[in-house]
Amino acid sequence: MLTIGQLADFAGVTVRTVRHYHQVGLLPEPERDASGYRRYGARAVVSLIKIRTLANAGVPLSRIGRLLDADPSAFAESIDRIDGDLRDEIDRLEASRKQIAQLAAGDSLVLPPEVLAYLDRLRELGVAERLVQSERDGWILVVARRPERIRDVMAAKFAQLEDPRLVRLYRLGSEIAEGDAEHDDTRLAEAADILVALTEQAYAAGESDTDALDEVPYDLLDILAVESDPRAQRLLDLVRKRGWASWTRNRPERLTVPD
Amino acid sequence: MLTIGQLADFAGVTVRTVRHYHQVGLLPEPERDASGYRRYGARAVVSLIKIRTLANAGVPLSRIGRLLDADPSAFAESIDRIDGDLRDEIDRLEASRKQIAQLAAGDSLVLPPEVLAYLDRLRELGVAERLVQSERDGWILVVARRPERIRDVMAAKFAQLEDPRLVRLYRLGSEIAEGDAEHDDTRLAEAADILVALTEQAYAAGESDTDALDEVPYDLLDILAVESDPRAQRLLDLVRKRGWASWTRNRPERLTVPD
DNA sequence: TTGCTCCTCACGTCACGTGAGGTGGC
DNA sequence: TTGCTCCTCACGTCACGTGAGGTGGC
Repeated sequence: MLTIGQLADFAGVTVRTVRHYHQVGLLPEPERDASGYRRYGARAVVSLIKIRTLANAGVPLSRIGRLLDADPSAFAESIDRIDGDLRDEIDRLEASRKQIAQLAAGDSLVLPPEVLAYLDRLRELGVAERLVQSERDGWILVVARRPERIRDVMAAKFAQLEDPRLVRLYRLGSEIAEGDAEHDDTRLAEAADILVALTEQAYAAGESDTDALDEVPYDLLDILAVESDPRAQRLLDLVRKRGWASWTRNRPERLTVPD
Repeated sequence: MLTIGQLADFAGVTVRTVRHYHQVGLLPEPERDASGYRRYGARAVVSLIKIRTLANAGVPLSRIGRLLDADPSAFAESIDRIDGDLRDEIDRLEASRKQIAQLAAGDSLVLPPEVLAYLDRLRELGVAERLVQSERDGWILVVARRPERIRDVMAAKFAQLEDPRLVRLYRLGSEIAEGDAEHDDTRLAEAADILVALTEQAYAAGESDTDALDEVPYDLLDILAVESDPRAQRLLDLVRKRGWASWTRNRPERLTVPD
């Protein structure tokens, strides 16, 4: 006959675990000896090993109880499901390994490849890293809101980069973000001109792809606004003077009474 | 800006999980809007994804907190350890799959191959299944107590099976266990003769391999005793009449005053 | 006699789940 | 107006871990 400690050692569990299985009725309480110690026979060893085999496979104790007194066919069926769950869990952990490797490599994890490619393209065009990071933050919010639209939106964005005026706008933004404040005025004026030109063109073409993004700010101007840069307000003022209201709305809106 | 539900959806977690991370200080509380609702920006999305990536890898939340503001080299080191733990866990689950497959196949799980081979040999010799199961229970206890001695002990046991008297003893045991009670008397008498002969031989040779098994009952007689068969007592009486005391002790013991 | 094992409560832990009761947005 | 989302407590869950205080075996 075995003591509770010997039984536990044999199954590779703690004494507390064996007592817990008694408490929840998974393992029947054995006879006690003269000192009140539990004494276990071969049956308990077999039962405990079975319980641990299933518990190690991730089966909840409540289900193990029902499993142990199921008929053979139901038992075999359950084992099949448990094995399937184990395979799934292994796949999940393999995927997790790839994820943390990406985390270690400093990859985004958050953004789909289309957006990452767009950000890399901006870097190639010489856009300042600070501006790229702000753009990234904007796209994270867009992806969070409309993950299903992101491929179409990015395709349109790549196409827009063919327009040299947009590239110039990004460069101006970079210079404003990085450069000394001395030339801000001329740069802001030129940026405002480009913004108005692009907006008017989009307005005229009746473009509505901004619909997909509703309240999410994702434009250059908004990026500066997100950064709460005071120069964003000055740029906004310049644009308003040219007859346009805001870029944080769904669509560009022409002011009826320019001030 | 995102609501807590949108943030949670994006990371594939529940709203409660996000609130929990606020509670434990893993994710900073964001600003509230006019209605007291939490409003999240891009930073929160990035943080939450990082947290979930690590949590999915099995890292405890308390450790994730420290990890997120560790320096890059310490971070990389931790990632290496986490990946190692993931590999170990995958190996463990693969082993678990094999274990439950054995469970489904009805394999023992408890006994080493040497003992299983011995039990199969008994079946070949025509020993009754009930007796084999009792023998199995006895060996489970032996393995639980002295796993390191089991190979030597089984080798000795296989050698003993070469003695036709022992085989005859097992067969007699089978007949007693299975047969009608009519012939019990002659069978018990023959079994007692064989037991005494084997015991005397072992005693004369000074064999002490029973030392290894101390209090564990593992002999044929004990198996019947374990089954609490009243015929075991009658067999014991017969053996005592022939001058031997008990088999549940460490060694056979010659009675000084046979009654 | 000392140390190790055993005993029974009973509270603690980890990462949330789950109502309870109430308010705000579309 | 209805339903969905949001809010804050606060207790529940799962599988034990961890003392607290005491007794038995070698």
